[in-house]
This record gives sequence, C-alpha cells and structure tokens, in this order.
Amino acid sequence: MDPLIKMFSIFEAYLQQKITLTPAELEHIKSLSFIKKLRKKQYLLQEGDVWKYHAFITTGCLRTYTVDEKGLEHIISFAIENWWAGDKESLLTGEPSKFNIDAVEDSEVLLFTNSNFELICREIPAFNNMVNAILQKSFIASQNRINAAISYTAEEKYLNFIHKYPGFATRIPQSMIASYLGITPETLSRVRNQSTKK
Amino acid sequence: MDPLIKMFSIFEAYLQQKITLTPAELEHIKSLSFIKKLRKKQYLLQEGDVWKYHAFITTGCLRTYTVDEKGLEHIISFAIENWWAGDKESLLTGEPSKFNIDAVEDSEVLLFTNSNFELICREIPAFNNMVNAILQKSFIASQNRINAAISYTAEEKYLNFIHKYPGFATRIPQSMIASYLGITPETLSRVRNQSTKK
DNA sequence: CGATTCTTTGAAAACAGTCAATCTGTGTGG
DNA sequence: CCACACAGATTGACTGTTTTCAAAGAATCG
Repeated sequence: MDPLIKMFSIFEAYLQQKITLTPAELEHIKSLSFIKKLRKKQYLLQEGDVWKYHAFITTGCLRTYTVDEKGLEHIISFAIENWWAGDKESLLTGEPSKFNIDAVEDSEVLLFTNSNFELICREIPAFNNMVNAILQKSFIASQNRINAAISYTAEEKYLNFIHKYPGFATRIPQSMIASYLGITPETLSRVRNQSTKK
Repeated sequence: MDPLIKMFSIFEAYLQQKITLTPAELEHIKSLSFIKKLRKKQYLLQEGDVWKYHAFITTGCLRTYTVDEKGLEHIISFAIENWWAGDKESLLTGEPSKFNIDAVEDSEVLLFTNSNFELICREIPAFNNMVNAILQKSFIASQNRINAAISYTAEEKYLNFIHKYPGFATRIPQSMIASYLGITPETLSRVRNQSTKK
C-alpha cells in the first residue's frame, strides 16, 4: 500500500472522528500534506532553525526539548500518534526556534506548510474550529502541568504523570520522564523504588 | 462618568487596537457585557465553583491559584489591565474549578457569559480570530513558563521573571512572586540579596 | 501611632542533585 | 550462539540547594 495513502488514512480517521468533511475536502487536505519518516533520534527541528509547519504524528513518538548551558535536555512535551507537534512560537514570530524536536521511536509524520494549513483553516471553518479546540485543550494541559511543576514534590510529579498517561511510561526511557518532570534520572529511580515499597 | 461607559471605553480601545469594528458591533458587544468591581482580596472564582465567563480586566490585577493540602497557595497566573482571566478547563468541561481567582489590587472587570461570548465569536469573525490569537500567545507563554519551571534554578527563575515582566514585581508582594515561581518567600528573599551583591 | 502584613535573617533539617561505580537488559557482530 | 558492547537503570556517598521553623526587622495602612 502506498505509504501516503496509509498514513493519510490514519489522519482521515482522526479528522472524521472530530469533524464532518466531504470527500472533496478530504482530498484537498490530502493534496496539501506531505510525508516525513523519522528514524529514532532523527531531528524534525533543530534549535536555531525557523519552524514553518504543522506536524501530525501518525505513528511513533516525538519529543520537544531545550538544551541548557550544561548540555542537559529538558523535555517540554511529548507527542505520540494522533497528536500534533511543532514550535508555535517560532511559527508565529518567524524567530529561530529555541527547541529541538526529534523522534523517540521510529515515527511517521504528516506535514503541512503553515500557508497551506492556514488555507485549509480559511476554506474549511470546521477544520479551523477543530484546530482551535485542540489549542484550547493544549493550553489547559499546560496550565495543569505548570501547577504540577510549581506545587508537587518529585514523587508527586511522577505519580501524577503515570496516572495521567497510563502505559506511556513503559514506552520511553525513564531518563526522559525525569527530564519531562524536571528532576534527575537518579531521583526518579529512587522515587520509584520508594513508591513501590508503599 | 458612568462606570460602564468608562470601563467599556478601555475595552473598546483594546479592541480597536487589535481589530476593526463597526459602531454597531461595538455597541452589540457592549450590550452583552457587565461590570464587576472587586476589592483587594475579593474572589472572582472560588475552588469548587463552575466558571462560566470570560473576564477582561480594565484596571487592577487578579491572580489564579491553587491551594494544596498544606494550605500553601501556588499561583498559576497573574492578569492585569488589558488582559483576560478565567478557568478555561472548568468552562470547557463544566466541572468544578480547582482554581481560585481573586483580586491582588482593587480591580474592575468586564464579564461576558460564555454563551454571549460565543455568540460574539460567531457573529464577528474578526473577534473570533482575535480570541484565537490570544489563546495562541497564552499557549506559547505557558510553554516558556514550563521550560523555566523545569530547567531553571531559583535565581534564574527570579531573574527571568523580572526581565520578562519589568516593573510588575514592584506591584505585588514578593511572596506572590515566590508562589508564582514555585519557591518559598524565604528563598526568594535570599536569592534577591545575592543577586544584588553581584 | 498601633496593628497588621510582608520581608529578612539564622540555624537546622529535608530534599534533590552530583559523581562514580555497579548492575541490568538488549542487541550486534564475530 | 555466545561474548561483548552499549545504553539505561540503580545504588551509594557526598554535596549543595531549598525548605522549614522561628524570630526579628521593615513597611504599610487605617
């Protein structure tokens, strides 16, 4: 099966679960998308580059992260199949990104240039509404993450994480969970040992 | 001067700086808004209540915060004049809010019920676009705050804060800045002393 | 002023981070 | 198929930062 057809069918299922589209609209959206396959550890975006796309993940897992002066990575977000990735700030301002995005697993991504994406939003109001609803959910999730980051202890952060994303923890190295939670891998290891004892 | 007229003129100036509206549209928006004056420390929203509005601050300063089991407050966000406040999660889900919103200074707020707000969004596409642009900026700010929360030391958090919001720090108690940064007031006090020595 | 609130300071304790070594599991090439 | 290499996880000892608790010192406001 043509990979574009297969990948797009995943996106199509995603769209149809959220909004109603005519076959012509679907075909139009499809015509404006293109595929990118990423091997594990391959970059989708590197710090310093300008991000100009909207990326929908059909399979796999990506991470968005910063690297500090000491070379430590801090994961801002994960994005798995049926979710979006990108740097909205770089996209909006045109400034070079301060984030890196790379593949945690071999992944397949559907890309839209920003101008094509905006075209779709203008032409298909339901699509625009969907995009705004996603943004709203993303914002709410961010608020909750901020609350966890400034209120919780290391243990609470971990327990909250596995409760919120059950199953996901087994899919990625623990050191990445630590990086996402803002603690060291060693601390996470100790916290896990103590939690299981209870 | 009628307080509604005065307050609305602030909102009107805000709107006209962002979008173009006809006098009739402005009048329509005005007719769907209502005033709330808040004395310092007065609640706009209490934990457990369902939030059903969109609040635009014309003067003053509000804070959104959680209270943990120990009774400690954790500030999720500040909102000053010409900015918005509310709990999008409670609004979207209809669930009781886990946040409190109260006035840090005597404040004046313009309120729209969610249904009236959505009506305006539907009737005036430019207004809807403006709302989405604000949401986008809010999301970007949240991402940056998450990055600071998981990457920075206490001192870096403070320096980043005063750099990002110059002047604002003098407007609120330092203990609230500490609460916003996720550190204790004592630590902030010490960090400030050390920073000024340098 | 006096009362309240906020900030600063000190000393001790708790927590998380660092560095280094060991252990575990996985996958690859000989 | 085994042995090895590698990446990731764990553990220990130590260090450093931040918190906690308590008290004293400013600042603010009625």
